[in-house]
Amino acid sequence: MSKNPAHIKPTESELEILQVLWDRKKATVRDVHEVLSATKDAGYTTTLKLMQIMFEKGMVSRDESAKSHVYRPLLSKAKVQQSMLGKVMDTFFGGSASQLVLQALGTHTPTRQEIDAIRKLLDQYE
Amino acid sequence: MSKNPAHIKPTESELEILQVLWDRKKATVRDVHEVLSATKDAGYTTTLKLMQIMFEKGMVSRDESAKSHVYRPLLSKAKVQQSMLGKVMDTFFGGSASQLVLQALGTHTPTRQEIDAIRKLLDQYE
DNA sequence: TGCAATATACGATGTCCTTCGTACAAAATA
DNA sequence: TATTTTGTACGAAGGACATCGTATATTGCA
Repeated sequence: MSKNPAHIKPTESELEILQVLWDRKKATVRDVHEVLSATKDAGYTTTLKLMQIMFEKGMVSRDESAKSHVYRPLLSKAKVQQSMLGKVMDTFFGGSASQLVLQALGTHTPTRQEIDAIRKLLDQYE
Repeated sequence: MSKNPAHIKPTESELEILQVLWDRKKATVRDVHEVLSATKDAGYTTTLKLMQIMFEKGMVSRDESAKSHVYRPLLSKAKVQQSMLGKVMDTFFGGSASQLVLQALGTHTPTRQEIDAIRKLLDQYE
């Protein structure tokens, strides 16, 4: 019961780190830090500490065989995606997916291809 | 420029209170507290304090003419909705609305009517 | 009028998150 | 080999949040 998607709630910083791990499958603290440095301005030990905490929380795994530990995500991107989207959906759209979809499409015009993709999906539901 | 939707980020508790204010247009602390009590378990002064802070932050207005102050939301639900959805979209779907839509529809089957509504919207984009 | 109920104000506390400094171990290199 | 670089561990500080207790003012009513 502890891994219920509804309860997954990485913090802002944890999310940034997870994004890197999801992209690369695995990464050292330095790897992650270098990526984050491009956008963000934080010290190396900050990233280190955050990843250590994430390890304690069980959000990532860690291979300690080499001097530089290698981290891997234990939360799938899909699960977190679903969880976050579900939260927004419940909080703001009364749990209605279509309400959310309408708002999303309303403020962000889809391309021709995207329209087709969505249509195709809708067809499956008939 | 300070009201840029991208920067609107009410906390969890503030969001709960805003929901009530959006529903009722206006409400006293007691009103809000009674609604929240149904789901949540917090003291009256907690709700009071939160609403006072929201007032200081400029998220709500306050009519102090009566003993019980009457609060009104200063953030529109639509704006916050848009902001939150945009954030999830950027963070998890690379800013692509259709990716988000596909995921939303994928995990939550829409009804016949909802499908029609979405189709109608898509038609407008052609 | 005097008391109970109902309000607001506000300080204090505990937790979580982020950040950093420092200590120390290991590896690379001059 | 001695020094520099690179890494982990960890404690501490600061800020944001949520929570509550208590002080104080106001209202309504017995």
